[in-house]
Amino acid sequence: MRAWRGRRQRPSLRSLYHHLVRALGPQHWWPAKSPFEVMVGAILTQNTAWVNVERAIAQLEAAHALSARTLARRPSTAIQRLIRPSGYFRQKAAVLQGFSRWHLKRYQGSTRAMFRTPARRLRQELLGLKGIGPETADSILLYAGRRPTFVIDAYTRRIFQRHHLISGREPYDETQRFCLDRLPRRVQLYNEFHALLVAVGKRYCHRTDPDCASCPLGKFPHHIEVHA
DNA sequence: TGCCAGGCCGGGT
DNA sequence: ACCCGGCATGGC
Repeated sequence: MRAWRGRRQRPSLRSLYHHLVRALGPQHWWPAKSPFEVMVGAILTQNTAWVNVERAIAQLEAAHALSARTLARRPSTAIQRLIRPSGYFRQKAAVLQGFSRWHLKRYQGSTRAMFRTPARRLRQELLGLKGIGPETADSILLYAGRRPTFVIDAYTRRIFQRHHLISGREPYDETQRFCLDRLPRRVQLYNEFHALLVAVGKRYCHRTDPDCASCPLGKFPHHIEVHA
């Protein structure tokens, strides 16, 4: 019988993960046919609903523009037209082309070669590109390159905050460090955890529903009493 | 209808 | 080091 039995406890990161697994099951991320498509999706999904990104990617594919070569060569207005449904289409067209040209020049268009470089350095290179910030860079590293990094997004912050794990005002790298320090270093775990946070977030953890009324993890403030 | 979505940048304090 | 406005489409 532990001393804190019956007291309301803050969940551990692991127990939160296991709750999510039980509530939602495997997420099978990232839905894409190739690592390059993952990277394109990571750029297009910035602050955008995934359903809109799917349309944009489908149109790129139909136009045979889902490769670094074509993206780099086609006129930007053509790219803009194809990715229009994913929003911010002028900016994102420029980002896709900047990324594609870098990918061709720096790695000869080889994803293998790209992910052969050490993750730390590759992350810095990605962050140097216009339109690629920490979340996009980490999504690329984790979901396209299978490197062990943790992706932090708005849902992650909001859910962790509502479970009293963080204040929510920490900078990106600090929130990421919080996760990495508390979880075993496993790509599959990081993959699944982030996917689960997004899945539960988009269903139950909206900005406008601070009570998380129907969340399977319980209402806010949460009181998960399982200690894994 | 207004609010939100798997962010990021540039300028201002 | 923060804080903010801008970017844009489609779903509910």
